[in-house]
Amino acid sequence: MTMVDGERPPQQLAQYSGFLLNWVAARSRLRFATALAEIDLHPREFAALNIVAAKPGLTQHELAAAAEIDASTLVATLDALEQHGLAERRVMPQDRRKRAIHLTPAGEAALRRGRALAKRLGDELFGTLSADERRQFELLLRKLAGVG
Amino acid sequence: MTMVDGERPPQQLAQYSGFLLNWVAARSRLRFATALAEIDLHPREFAALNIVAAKPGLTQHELAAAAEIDASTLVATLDALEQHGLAERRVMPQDRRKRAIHLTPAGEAALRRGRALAKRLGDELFGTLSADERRQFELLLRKLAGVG
DNA sequence: TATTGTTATACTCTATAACTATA
DNA sequence: TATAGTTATAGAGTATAACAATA
Repeated sequence: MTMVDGERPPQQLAQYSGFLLNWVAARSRLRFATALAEIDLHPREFAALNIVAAKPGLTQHELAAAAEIDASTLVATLDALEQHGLAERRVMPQDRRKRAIHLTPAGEAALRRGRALAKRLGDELFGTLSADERRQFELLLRKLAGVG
Repeated sequence: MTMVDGERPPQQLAQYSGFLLNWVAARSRLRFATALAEIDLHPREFAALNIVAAKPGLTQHELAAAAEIDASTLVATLDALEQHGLAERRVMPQDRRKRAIHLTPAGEAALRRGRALAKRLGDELFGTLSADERRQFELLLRKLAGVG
């Protein structure tokens, strides 16, 4: 039994908005991870692909900071991406301690597949809301996150 | 560096509503856990207190099911609650394998403190929203969770 | 000396399976 | 045999600290 297997949140805890927020988030995270696994991608790898695509040539420290994870945590993620031929570490000639991270064409294709999946899962997540309600929810979510 | 230390979510990932949902949820969870720790309570303990208060005398299996956690996971939570004098296991005479879980007066007091904290943290979480927006967000959250 | 990336390690969380005591 | 609770254990996830290479 996993914590997010339930179809409905525990009744006595659902009164807490913070709990409900975490319950809905955990369920959506699990579903997304499950869907990503079908295309051999881990959520961390998908996150890294997104950031590297936006800023090719980042160093590992810069990538870790952009992803808000520890640099040591990033190592295994990049190992996996390289093993699957989705990204490359390139030693920088001007400072041979640093490695610039780039996507391969296969990495860009994987990113596109992941994005299509994210769109599909987003539609599923918000399936019970009207288009208006979804826009409203996403707007408020951005306010809560201090974004845009 | 923790995953949720950032003041703002990673820019390249904030476009995904699912990511944003998880980011906001993780931040609120961390803050709540930190606040609860100041009154010597763990989020799992607070969850158990809530359910037992609503349904005194539940068996451990029933409590685990109500909390949507595994029965084995519950053991340590109840151990901690008992050690702090907040809850009791009472062997049931009609079936000595079962233990009925009850709160102590101290447990009810701890629950009240936790609830006050949850209210305060909820107000902080939604501090950037108007009262109307907060109601709207909570309504949509319940729709997403399939509640009420 | 300081920094980059890496490795080793430890800690938290939680599930699975084996165990015990009762039924 | 089956069930309630417990214990042992294993896996995922992620941070901290020590390390090697380079500056």
